[in-house]
Amino acid sequence: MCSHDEARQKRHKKERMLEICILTLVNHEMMHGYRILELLQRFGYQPEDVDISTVYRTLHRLENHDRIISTWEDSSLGPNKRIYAITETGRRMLADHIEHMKQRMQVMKQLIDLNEGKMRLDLD
Amino acid sequence: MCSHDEARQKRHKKERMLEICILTLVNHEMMHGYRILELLQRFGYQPEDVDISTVYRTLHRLENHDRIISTWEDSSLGPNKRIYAITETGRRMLADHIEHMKQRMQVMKQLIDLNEGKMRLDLD
DNA sequence: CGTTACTATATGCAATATGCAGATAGCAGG
DNA sequence: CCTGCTATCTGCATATTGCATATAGTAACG
Repeated sequence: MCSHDEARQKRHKKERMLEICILTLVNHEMMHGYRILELLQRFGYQPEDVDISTVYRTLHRLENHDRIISTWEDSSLGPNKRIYAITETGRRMLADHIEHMKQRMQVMKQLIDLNEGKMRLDLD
Repeated sequence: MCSHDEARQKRHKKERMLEICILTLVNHEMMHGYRILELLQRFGYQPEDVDISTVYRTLHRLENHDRIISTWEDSSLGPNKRIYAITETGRRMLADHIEHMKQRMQVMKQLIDLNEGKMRLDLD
């Protein structure tokens, strides 16, 4: 538990774009995995970029960490759906991710400028 | 080989911030792994964020894919150093990464704006 | 009724990535 | 001799991911 969560803290720092996109969607409104997969295209995830299994497993992981919760929705047409909603913890995590993403963008801008010669790198 | 490289292509799309930082540094001037580790702090990587083994293994991977090449430098004081230099392939890869990073920044900006209420998400 | 297709969720397996710990080794200072 | 810093590398356990596959409901076609 403890070491598990500590590890999570570290990894939290490393990108986690898919989690951020999923949390953003679920924060906007409750929805199920298959719909999330479709909507991920809004964030540049083409079907060949993410496997559906990755989406489902990310959802399970987020639920295990209480970032989201699910309920089953009986469907009269087609199979039933597991509907996800964001939790208070999830909202906080999302906010953290967004803050961290801003810092990452600073670094990315720095890297772009360096590589385009708009900035110098002095090593001392 | 083939499936290996195809897989690489996919993963290429997924962040690879550490590779970009390392290639940027090695593109600037030849240097060894331990120095790279220190200089990574310029890109926000604090010592607790990256393990030295990850740096060395990333360097090995990059060399296996001909993005960089290494030579041993005899050191009169302290242990010898493996000095890395970027290759033409590596420079092209770096340029690709930078281009892709620009696109990712667009998405990140979109996510930030969405989460700060500066933008709406209409799902249809 | 059998087949195909689309929606929807889930798992097994293999490959890859990563942190942690430790091995090896040179050099310097006490 | 021991400690500490520099420098590179490997073993192990765990995490993540893509691919393939299983399961299952509905609908359309012949």
